[in-house]
This record gives sequence, structure tokens and C-alpha cells, in this order.
Amino acid sequence: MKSADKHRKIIRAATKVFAKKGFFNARISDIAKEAKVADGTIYLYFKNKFDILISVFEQEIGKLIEQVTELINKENDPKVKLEIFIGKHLEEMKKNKNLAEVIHIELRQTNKLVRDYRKNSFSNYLNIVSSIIEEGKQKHIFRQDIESDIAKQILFGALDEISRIWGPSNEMGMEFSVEDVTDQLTAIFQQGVMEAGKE
Amino acid sequence: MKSADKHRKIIRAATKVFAKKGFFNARISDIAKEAKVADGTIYLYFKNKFDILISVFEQEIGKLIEQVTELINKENDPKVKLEIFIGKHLEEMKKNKNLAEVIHIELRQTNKLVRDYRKNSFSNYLNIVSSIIEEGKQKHIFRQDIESDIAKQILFGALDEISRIWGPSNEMGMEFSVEDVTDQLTAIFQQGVMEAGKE
Amino acid sequence: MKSADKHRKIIRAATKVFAKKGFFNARISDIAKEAKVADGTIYLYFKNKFDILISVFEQEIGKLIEQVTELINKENDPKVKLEIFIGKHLEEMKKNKNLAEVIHIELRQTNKLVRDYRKNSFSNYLNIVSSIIEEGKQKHIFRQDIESDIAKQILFGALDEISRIWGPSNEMGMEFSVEDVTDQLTAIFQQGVMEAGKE
Amino acid sequence: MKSADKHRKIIRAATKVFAKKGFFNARISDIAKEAKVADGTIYLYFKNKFDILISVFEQEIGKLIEQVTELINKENDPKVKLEIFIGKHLEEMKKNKNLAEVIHIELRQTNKLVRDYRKNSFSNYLNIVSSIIEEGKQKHIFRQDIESDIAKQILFGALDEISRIWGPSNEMGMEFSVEDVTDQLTAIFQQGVMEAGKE
DNA sequence: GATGAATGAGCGTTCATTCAT
DNA sequence: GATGAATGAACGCTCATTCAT
Repeated sequence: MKSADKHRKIIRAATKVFAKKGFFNARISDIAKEAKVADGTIYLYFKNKFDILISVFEQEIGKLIEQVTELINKENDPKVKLEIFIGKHLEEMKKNKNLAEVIHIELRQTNKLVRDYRKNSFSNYLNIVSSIIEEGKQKHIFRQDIESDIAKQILFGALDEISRIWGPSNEMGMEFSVEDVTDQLTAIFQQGVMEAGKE
Repeated sequence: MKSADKHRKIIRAATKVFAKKGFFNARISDIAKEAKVADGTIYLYFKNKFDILISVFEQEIGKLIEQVTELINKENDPKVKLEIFIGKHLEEMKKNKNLAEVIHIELRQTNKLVRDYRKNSFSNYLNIVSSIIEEGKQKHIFRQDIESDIAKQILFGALDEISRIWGPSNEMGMEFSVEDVTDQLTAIFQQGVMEAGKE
Repeated sequence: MKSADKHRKIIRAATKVFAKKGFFNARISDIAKEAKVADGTIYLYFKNKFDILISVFEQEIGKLIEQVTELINKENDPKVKLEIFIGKHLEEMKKNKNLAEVIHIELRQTNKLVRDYRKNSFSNYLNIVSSIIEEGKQKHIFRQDIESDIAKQILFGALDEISRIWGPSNEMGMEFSVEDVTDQLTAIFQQGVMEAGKE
Repeated sequence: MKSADKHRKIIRAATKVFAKKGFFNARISDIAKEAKVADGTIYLYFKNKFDILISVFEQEIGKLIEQVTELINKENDPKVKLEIFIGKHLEEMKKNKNLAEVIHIELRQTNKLVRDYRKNSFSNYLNIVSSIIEEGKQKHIFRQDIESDIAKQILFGALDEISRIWGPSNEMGMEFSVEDVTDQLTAIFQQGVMEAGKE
């Protein structure tokens, strides 16, 4: 039986290699070597190179959705939910720098498959944000003029760009902790969407 | 003298092709055909394929910096400056959808050369934002706890992601005008960085 | 003991697959699937892929030689023997279209092994023809100027090409029965080799 | 401009390599080396490996049709026409042994493209034979019961198989001249299709 | 004996870059 | 300067064969 363990090993190796070299510069043989399997073995588990990329997302974003959803469901205050979402995302990205790179770089390879994919798991992830925003609007904690579909993109763009602070190519001089960055983004975004006077 | 006109034609063609197919899927011959020159001609104007990509940015971001700087220098209020920056960026991205795609997609090809490049023109562009933030902090209009280096990344990420609303692959159902989106992002970011009570 | 049954099952499967896809396009896994055994099992019965091809001939041509020889030995008239040979060959080819394809297509893969093989069983098959011709010459029924070594090739070429009428790719509009075709070829070849006036 | 000379050189090289190793065992790099061009150059002149094969036929069979047609048109007697056809074919095959091998081996690679091709140039070649036969039947020189569609296959099969006498793998001990073989085949086939008494 | 997961050599094809014209 | 034919290194993927279970 094709071992699930080997599948995982390849995913992990691919994430690492994609993060380091980018999808197009990554060679199947790089991934195979990193995973300590033969080149051909990869094709027992994945249809083609692109399928590996898709699988990396499917796997990792899936985990993220699960974790974030659980944490958020324990909360009532949309304001706090936002903070949790931001914090959790950044925490995971700092923990798994390769994933951050992969999301950042590869999610942007204009490509039918990725697009199709984005309509699925990734969309679900972003829709967590729009739900929170809508809830906040209903409770009159967030401003009525905020479009949740725009706001979710804004927040994701910010999260994604800021995650690179911890990447291998951080060009900033300073080091920021997850807490620092979470605080900054939460502060800006939270305050940004709140109704005046609702502190 | 190598005609500057031909140089421009190639840049324009490359922007179009990169936007449509992405850097790695774009062929030199695609660009040559689009520019109506021979493949070999491109190498009279550019060192290699990557050099074309760099030049597209250099050129386009340069223009952006010029325009934005001029507009902002006429203003005093950092709050208004932010609004101008955001509005101008989005306006340009909507006007030049190819450029938006190229920035979005290609700026993310992890690559030593792009990185080096980002330390130059692109950094300058982002530093316009941090300057505005610093000015706002000094004038006690913006919160003292905002790190301008983080904030500039946040804003750029938001701008970049939101620009895709007008891209060829906009998966959102609705159509938003530049004004709508500018208002939303300005509202969130402005309010987000302002000191309490300073409306 | 390796079951002879499994050996036969694989031969049968291989004949089918080779006929359908040709030797080079046939995959070991195709044959394994068709034979309902594991890929590896095939290597318990055959040395390698080419060995399977050889075995298909060995087996099938062997059967043919046996049957034809028996029928012919009952006859005395070389003219009738020719007719029997032609009729039996075509009958078998129509019955076993896969074999016809395999002989037609694969026997032509220029290859040392096939050549070596042709010197054996296949040669024996063809030599049935030259024997008949020689016998006819001796009995002064067939023309003395006929070279039996050339004539056997001529007849086999004709038989082989004509067998394709029933193949999956018959491009002729009409349908011909075994009898029609046997009659035609027998008529031409028989009359062709006969001495003038010996009808 | 892509030189017609190079096109020819590649065709010639391919014919040689295909003849020697067979289509599937021939490597593009073998052909390139034989033609003294770079591997990539081949793809400036041919769509893919299979396209080279098709082109070899198109080219060579085309020449054959031209030559044979011209010779035959000078003749009136269908009997002589047959002799010319057979003689010319065998003469060309002996002259160009590589072509003989390629026709023999490759025309049999079951394959949609070859089939489509056979419906064109190759069919035209064979139809020269059926026309001759029909003409002979009309003039009551050939037997009325001969089906020209079957007879053309018979003749081609015979020609094709017999051509291999001169191939690199001739397993016969003896050497036969073109004349010998032409005589034999002409004798058999001609006499085979003729009406009784019409010598 | 039987399995099928694993292997890795091997090849068709692409395309950035060069250079003779 | 301009051209575009030629180059050949590079890589994704296949599949016959092996071997641990």
C-alpha cells in the first residue's frame, strides 16, 4: 500500500523546496532528494508537479482552517475574533516559514488550477474573515460602510505581506516578534473597522 | 544609437505578456512577437529575460514614485497624504491592469535579483508610506505605537491584494469602483493608525 | 511449480495487448492488468518484455505449424496443399485477429532477437511453403523457374498483408469473407506458379 | 529562412536511423547526430518525432508515385504495366535499402497518424495497382473474378516482404538480383491474374 | 509463489541565448 | 542595428525491472 507516511514526507519536502526556490525553479529531483525517495516515486503519489503544489495548500490551509475555526467558535466578540484570526495566522506563518513563502509566492502563479483551488479551501479560509466582519456589522460594533468582501482581501493582503518579515529574505533590519506584529495589525485593522466611540 | 522607442516597445510588450502568462510561462518569442521585433533584437536592449522583468518595474514604479511624490508634496496633512497615496496607487492599478498583475505576481518570484531590486526603486516607493507615517506620528496625528516599517508593509499588502479586484481573474461577484475601494481602504487604514479622538 | 495456467493467461493477455497497442506502446502493467496478475508476477514467467513477445509467436506459430502440417500430410497434390495452406492461414488469422495484428506489426520490429527467432519457428512455418513448391516442381506441376525461397516470401507477404482486411483498422470499404480472399489468393498464386497447360 | 537543404538532410538521416533501429528505438539525438545538427534544430523542421516518420513517407512515396506514374503512362498493355510497377518498386527498394526497411517496419506501427497518412499518399500508390488491374479486366486480359482491391494488397504484401531480401538482415543464404526477383514476382502475379489462354 | 511499491535510467521536447548574415 | 536559424543544456515524466514483504 502506498504509505501515507511517504505522502507526507513528499509534501513536507516540496513545501521546503518550493519555499526556497519557488515553484518554477524547483526541480522534481530536488523534491525527491529532499524527501529521500526516487524521482519516480513522487509520481506514485502525485499526478504531476503542479499537483504537488495544490496538495501543499490543500493540506496546510486545511489545517489552518480547522484550528482557526475551533478557536474562534469559543469567542463571541467579533473584535476578539479578528484578533484571534490575525494572531493565529501570523503565529503559524512564523512557525512554518516555508508555508508562508509558499502561500506568498505560489498562490500568485496565475493559473487555472490554482484559481480553481482558491475557489475552494482558500476561499473558505478568507470567508472566515468576512463572516466575522458581517457579524460585527450586525452587532453594530463594526462600521456599516465596511464591505466585508473588500475587507477580507485587505486583511489577507496585509497578513500575507507582513508574514514575510520572518522569511529567509527579510530585508528589514529589525526583528519583530509575532506579538509585536499581531498587535500592530490588530490595532490598525480593528480600530479601522470599528464604529466610532466603540472602544 | 539604439532607439529608445524600441526599448519602450519591448517594455510595453513584456508587461503585457508577463501579466497574461506570468514570468516563467512567458517566452522571449512571445514578447518579441508582441513587440514586433526579432527575438535576437531583445538582447540588444536587455541582458537577459530577467533583466526585462526588472526593467518593467524600474520603469513603471519609477513613474509611480514621481507622480505620487508630486501630488503628496502639495499636501501637509499626513492623513490626506495617505488618502492620496492609496487613491493614486489604486487608480494606476485599475488603469494599467497589466502592471498590477505583474507587480502582484512577479514581485513574488523569490529571487536574488528581485530582492536586490526591491532594495532600490520598490523600497523607495514603500518608503513614501513610512515617511508619511513618521510625519503623522511626529505631528501626533498618528498613534505613537505604530511601527512605520510594519505599517508600510501592511498597507502595501492590502493595496496589492485589493488591486486584483480589477484583474482578469477577479473571482468576486461584484464590481467595485476605484472610489469605493479607495474609500474602504483609506477608511480602515486611516482610522486604524490615527490617535483616538483625532477625527 | 509455476502454474502453466498462469503462463497461458499471460500469453493470452499479451497477445491481446500487443495487438491493440503494438509492442512498444504496450505496458507491462497493461498486460498484468489484462491477465489479472501483479506486474511482478510476469517476471516469474518471462525474462523480460521482449521474451513475452517471442513467447507469443513461439506458442501461436507452433500451433499453426502443427495444424497445417497435419492437414497437408493428408494430401498429395501440391496444388491442393497450397490451397490448404493459404486457407488455413487466413482462417486462423480471421479467427484470431489479435494474432494477425501481432504477426503483422511486431514481426517487423527490426531486432536481433526477432531475427534469431525467425530463424527458428517462423522459418519452419515458411519452409512448409517452400517444401510444397519444391515438391510441385519435382512433379512438374509447378514451373521449374520458380525459386521456392523467393516464392515463400512472396506468399507470406501476400498472406500477411491481406490478413489485415479483418483487422481493427481495415480501411477498405467492403467486407470480404475468408472464402473470397482464400479463393482470390489461391487463384492468383496457384495459377501463377503452375506450369502452362496444367490446369 | 529555414533551409530546404537542412530539411532534406534530416529526412535522409531519419530514414537511415529508422531503418537501422526502428522507429521506437531510434532516438531524436541519433537522428540529430546523423544529420549533423543539434537536437533542437530538428524541431524547427518537424513537429515531433512522429512527424519525421510521416515526412519520410510523404517524401519518398511521393517520388515513387511520380516516377512510376510517368513510366506506366507510356504503356498500353496492363500486363506490361504490372511488370513495370513491380520492377520499378523493387529497383527503388534495392537502391534505397533504408527506405525499404522503413516502409516495411514503420508502415506497420498501428497508429492513427499512420493510418490517416495511408489514406493519402500511400493509398494513391496502391491504387495505381488496382487501376491497372481494372484496366486489364476491362480489356479482358485479366480474369474477371479478380477483385482489384484484394489483388493490390496481395501484390503490395508480396513486394514489401520480398524487398527485405536486400535488407541488412537478409537471412537467406543466396543473393538475388533485382531482375531475378522481378521476374519471379512478375511471372507469378502476372500469370496469376491473367485469363486462361492469354499468353 | 505472488504482490505492487519503489527505483532510476532514459528520452522527447522546450526555449533562453548566440551569432553568422 | 536587426534578424531568426541554430544551439544544446535542462527537465518533467515514464515504465521496465527489482525486491522486501
